[in-house]
Amino acid sequence: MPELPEVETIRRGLIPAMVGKTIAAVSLARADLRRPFPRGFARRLAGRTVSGIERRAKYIVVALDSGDSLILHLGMSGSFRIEGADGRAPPGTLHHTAQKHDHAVFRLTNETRIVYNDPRRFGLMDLIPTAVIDTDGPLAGLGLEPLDGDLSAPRLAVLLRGRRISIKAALLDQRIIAGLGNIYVCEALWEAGVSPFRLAGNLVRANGKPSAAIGRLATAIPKVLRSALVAGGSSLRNYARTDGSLGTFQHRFRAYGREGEKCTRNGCGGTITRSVQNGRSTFHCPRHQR
DNA sequence: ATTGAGTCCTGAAGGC
DNA sequence: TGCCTTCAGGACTCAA
Repeated sequence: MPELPEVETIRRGLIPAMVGKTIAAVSLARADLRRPFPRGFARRLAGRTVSGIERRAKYIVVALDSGDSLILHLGMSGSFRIEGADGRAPPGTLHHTAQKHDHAVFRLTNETRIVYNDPRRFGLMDLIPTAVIDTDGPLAGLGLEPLDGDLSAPRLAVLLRGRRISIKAALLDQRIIAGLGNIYVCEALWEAGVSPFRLAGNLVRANGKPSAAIGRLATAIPKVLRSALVAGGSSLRNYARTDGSLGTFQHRFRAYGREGEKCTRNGCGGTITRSVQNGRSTFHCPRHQR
């Protein structure tokens, strides 16, 4: 399931195929994903040249020469595949190699096809004027970007102070920190040695200063994300890079999916447990995560 | 206002 | 083998 490292990996895969290229036509196989495609979606994209591809949290932002930005979210099961540019798939009709759950095809003027596939349809596409993407649309209200270098302990303390939710729920809240999902929250809490059940606000001292636990989290979150990014993300179920290859970080999980296994922290000796928190699986080591 | 529960969706996995 | 149930979870809506 694409979280920040997976989305960033996909963004990097799309750049060489799309930046500087012109969209010839867009074909939709249905009217909606999680939400309807915006009005005039295909018409507003046709003939436009891609000027750049950025990322915000789990969103991919494709800037166009029209002044609009195409906002892409992969949900749980979304993926892109690139066809045609290198001759692997012959150019031709839009759906030449159509697969089940292909919902949108972006055909470029060089006959490359960027195909969006999403079995669960939790994904999202929107078209927003680039000038207002931070205040209108899906990106409005997103919290701290965890790899921008702004994730310091004092900053985290400000964000968590007074919160009566668990630290697990707080780290999953995209309005606080944007880009983490269930996997990397579990991993970051394991790395930091913090129990997912502690109240977020209780990690902040009465004077507003960060506790040692917040300090460790501020270090662990970017560390875990960068490690995953280097590995090309984690491949579980539907995640694949744009070239179809798989990331490998799932082999380095320390907590997620390891219920009943020995904790691999040096000298810990605990056992990873699975519990349900806010309707989601939480994996942690009760021995060293306190 | 803040927080938590329910909802959407399909495919994989497990039970019998 | 095959049918059935359960689970996965990002972001949204709704209610307490």
